[in-house]
Amino acid sequence: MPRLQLNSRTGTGVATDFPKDLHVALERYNHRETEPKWQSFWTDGKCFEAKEDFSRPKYYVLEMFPYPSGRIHMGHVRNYTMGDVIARFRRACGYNVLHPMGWDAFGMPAENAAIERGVHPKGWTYDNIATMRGQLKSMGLAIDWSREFATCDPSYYRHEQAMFLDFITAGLVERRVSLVNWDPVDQTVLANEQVIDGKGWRSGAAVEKRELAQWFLKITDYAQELLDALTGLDKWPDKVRLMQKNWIGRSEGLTFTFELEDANGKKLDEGLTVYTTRHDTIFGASFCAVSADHPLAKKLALHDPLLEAFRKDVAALGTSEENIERAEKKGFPLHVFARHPFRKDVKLPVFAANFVLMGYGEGALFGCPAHDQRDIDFANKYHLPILPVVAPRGSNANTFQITTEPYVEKDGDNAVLINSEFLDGLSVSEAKVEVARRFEKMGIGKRTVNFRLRDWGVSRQRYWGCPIPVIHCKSCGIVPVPKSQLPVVLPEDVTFDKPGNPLVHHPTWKHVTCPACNEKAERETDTFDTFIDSSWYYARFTSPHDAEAVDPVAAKYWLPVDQYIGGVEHAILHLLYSRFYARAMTKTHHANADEPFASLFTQGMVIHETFKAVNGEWVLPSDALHKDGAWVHANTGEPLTVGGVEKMSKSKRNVVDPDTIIASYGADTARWFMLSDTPPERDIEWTEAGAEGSWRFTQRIWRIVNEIAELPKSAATLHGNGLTLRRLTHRSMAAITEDLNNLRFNRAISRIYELSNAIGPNLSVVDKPPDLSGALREAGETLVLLMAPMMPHLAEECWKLLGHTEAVVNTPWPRAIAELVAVDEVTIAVQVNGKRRDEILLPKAMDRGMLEARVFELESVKRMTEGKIIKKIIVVPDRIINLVVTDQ
RNA sequence: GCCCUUGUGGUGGAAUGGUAGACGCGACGGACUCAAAAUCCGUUUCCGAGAGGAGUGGGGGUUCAAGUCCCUCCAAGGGCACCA
Repeated sequence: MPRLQLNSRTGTGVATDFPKDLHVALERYNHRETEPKWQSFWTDGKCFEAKEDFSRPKYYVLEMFPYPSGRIHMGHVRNYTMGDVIARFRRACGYNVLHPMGWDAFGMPAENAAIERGVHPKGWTYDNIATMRGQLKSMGLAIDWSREFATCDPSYYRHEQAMFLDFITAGLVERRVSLVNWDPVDQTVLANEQVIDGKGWRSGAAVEKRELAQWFLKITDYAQELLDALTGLDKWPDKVRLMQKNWIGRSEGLTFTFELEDANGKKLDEGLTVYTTRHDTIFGASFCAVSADHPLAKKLALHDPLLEAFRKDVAALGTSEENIERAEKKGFPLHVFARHPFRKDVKLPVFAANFVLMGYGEGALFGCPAHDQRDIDFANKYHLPILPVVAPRGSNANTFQITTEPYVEKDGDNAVLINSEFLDGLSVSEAKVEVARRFEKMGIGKRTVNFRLRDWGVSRQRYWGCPIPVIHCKSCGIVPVPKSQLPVVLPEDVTFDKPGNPLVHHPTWKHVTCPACNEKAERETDTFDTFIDSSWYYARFTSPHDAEAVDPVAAKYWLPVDQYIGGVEHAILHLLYSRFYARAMTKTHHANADEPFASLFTQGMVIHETFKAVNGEWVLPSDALHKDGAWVHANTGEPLTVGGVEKMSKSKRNVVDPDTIIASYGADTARWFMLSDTPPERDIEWTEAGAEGSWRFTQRIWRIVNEIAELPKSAATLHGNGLTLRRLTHRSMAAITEDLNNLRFNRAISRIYELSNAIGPNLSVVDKPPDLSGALREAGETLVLLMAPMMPHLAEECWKLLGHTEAVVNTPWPRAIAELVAVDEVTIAVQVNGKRRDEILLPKAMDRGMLEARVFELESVKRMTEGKIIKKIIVVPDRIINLVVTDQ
């Protein structure tokens, strides 16, 4: 028998051909012939094309659609395999399944490729799509390809533009000036992630802060609703819900206004409004601080060059650099003072400070150093008093002191107010209520809620994105492009030889006439954030060819997505934007499902060993060779060091190419490996040994099915030979159904191993009685159907071999016979004082008295209880009996 | 700094508060073979010859019974990060 050479490490990764003179066809399963054959069968039969059918329950399963970066990677293989198993399983269970695929096709990598390689973003993108589509098809996915689209298709983004216009009408959009990271060399806005050490990632130029008018979607209008609705998303991971909750960041506090006076004690016209969540500590206040961008600081800076210099300093520090530097608290005295609302003699100096954010609350705060880390740092630097006003219950108010570490006990009953006049003795929460009550009565403050969530800035100064459909007119201002003129199509004749957005440099594109006054005007040259594209694609899939963005009938039938699968890296942005978008689409009557994804699953990453050469360069796993217990380079033979097991990434070169794997092992093997052993939410390590193990299992199934196919056909019975096998067969059906319903693929697979392990010994029985043959055939057929969602090609081939004319894809999911799932004998563990001492096989649901009698006959029990007193006997029916004994 | 998650054999991992280690990988032994590969049959938590004992990151607790619940500490991973 020729050996199949399976070594992708040597770089060939190709199976040797099967000699034709041997009868290997029956012995070896040949995925390279079988897989394309069944893929054509499914395609030709339009097996996975979905249609609305109101008489059947629907199931919409969706994996996060890929960015067409070039080639698929193992992370895609894992993601789409999981979705595919669900799609095939639900389909077999009788659901009308929608399982579409598309491309998140706008974005910067296409422009980078254009700049670096001189290719056009469009050509680059569609070429990648063609490659990746082919790769996905080689995986044998049960996808309705008739619904495919790319977000860079004008037929997609025209609806995005129309919807944006509707959003404007509905008051969901705002245009305002905001600060951005500006790269003066590339003349473009940079995302925070693209600013490294204060410099542009590509140009290396010092990044500036620049004020730019931009479009915002008013997601903050929905902050409370998005927060509240998280509770209802009980099929989402708690982790993701918590991340969104923290991101939205609701806080309840108090907004109130200090009276201000100048250095001479003269009251100023305006006051200083601050936001706080610790109004209980008002008697511990020792200063106020405002943001460098606060109107008060701006106004005073007009006559104070030093203050203006300080403001510039703070602005230059930017946002991203601070994290690295752990920027020191810095303040600049404004020489104005805030009058304490309850103590007329106390005057708090007001500073402009670098740690106060203009975007949160009122951009101003009062500092209570004794009970806040940041405030105490600031107070110690500028020699401000530290007045403790909260202390652990029972401590001495006169001697309780704080110097460098704040006391931050917030809630609960173990902290009390001290040194705070009418608040003394109250708990923190009681004091908050009292202070709020007094401020409201005095008319200087009120309870307010603040959110951390900011509005969503969607303008990007980029070419490869959806054009924002507005026109800027000198006399009419901002004029929406009339819907009849949509789509605003991206021009293709652009160049990337100049820095900045090619749309700005384009000779004609932006020059238009104003739709309102017919005078000369200019198009908006900004494009949308690509997160907009991915915020509604799931809805477009329900009616991808409709003349409107979403066909209401289709949307009503298919939405929401029943199962959404993707990486946890999208836990916040994409998933929060989509939730907002769903609401915005409801408001503008484009759809009516407020929550887009009923159930969410976040799968783990694919990780792999890393290899490093002597010169420090990373080495591809396919170039690493295990030789005499050490790793060497396959070509040069030089020794390699094995690094950590990390996420597959191009930079570490620890990638395995799906094409190579599918060519050498087959799609079914790759799919099987991705689902085996590791729970889907955890990171899975790709190993050669594991892949070979999965491959061997495909061969084992093939052998088993071949043998079963040759057995004489006879009925399985409820008695006699093969009953044990039948019980396992039916229990496997029940358990695997449950596992797949709960996405516990690794558990389902272990049960398939168990079933196949049980078939083996029965097959080697010589002169099988007819009822055993019947049980074996049933077990084999069940095995094939149960594994079909994971290994669809092998399943079809086996099913045919077993004599079926209807394909597995059109065969219903097997249903367990209750009588065979039920157990009639149970093994009961016998414990003495909670320790297992023996076990006993008994009929199910045995009477307690009889059970005890049988247990006391056991030698082990006699030995352990001899001369002791039985205090208590605990019986858990059909599971355990525990004898509690003592010496006395 | 704050918040969250996870710690189980050589390894990936099973286990509604009820027999810890299912199933896979690896390893070891055997069968088949001139031999190897493939395949099949065993063994594989640790200590102990055995009876037996110990054991789910460490320590404590609740319970007849704890991998599972509670407290605490340690380690790894993740999220947020001047949010007043």
